[in-house]
Amino acid sequence: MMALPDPETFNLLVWDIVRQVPEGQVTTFGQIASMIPAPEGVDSDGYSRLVPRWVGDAMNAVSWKDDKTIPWHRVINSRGMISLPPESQTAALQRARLRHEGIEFNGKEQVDFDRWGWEGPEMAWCDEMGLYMPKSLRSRPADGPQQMHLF
DNA sequence: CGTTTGACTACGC
DNA sequence: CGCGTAGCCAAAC
Repeated sequence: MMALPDPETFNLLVWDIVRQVPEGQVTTFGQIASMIPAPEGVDSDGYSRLVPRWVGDAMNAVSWKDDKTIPWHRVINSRGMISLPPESQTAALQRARLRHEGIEFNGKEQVDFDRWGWEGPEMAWCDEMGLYMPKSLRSRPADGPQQMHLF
C-alpha cells in the first residue's frame, strides 16, 4: 500500500483507526503505529516500525480542536497510563471520560490491558484499509468485572 | 539554519 | 520492577 504519506494524510489515517476503538476500551500509540505499513518494510514479526511518536502528534492535534467524532481519550501509552502532563486540564478530561466509560485505574494510575485493552479492528476492515492487524493488547482472555460460573 | 523538544517505545542495567 | 538512554522524525524555537 502507500508509502509513508505526508503528515496531513497520515493524521487522517490515524484518526480513522482511532474511530474504530469501541467505547470502554483503550489502545496505545504503538498499537496504532503497528497497523500502518512503513515504506522501509516490516519487522521480523510482521509489523511495521512506524514511529509511534507521530501517532502522539496526531492525537495532540485532535485534542486541541476536540473533534467529537474522534475518541482520542481512548489512546494511552504502552505502560497503560495517560500520556499527558498529569496536572494538565486535558489529562483530567481524558481520565474523566475513561472513568465514565467504566475503565478503572489502579494505584499507579494504570489501566489493565487484559480487561480494557483493544484487540484491534475487524480483519475485514484492515484488509479494506490496507492495514496490518495489530497484536492484541490482552495477554489473557478478558475477565469481566464479575466472571460467570460454568456450573 | 542548527538545536531542542515532544500524548513514544524497546532495551539494558 | 523502576529508571535512564538511544533511536525516531517532524515542528517549533
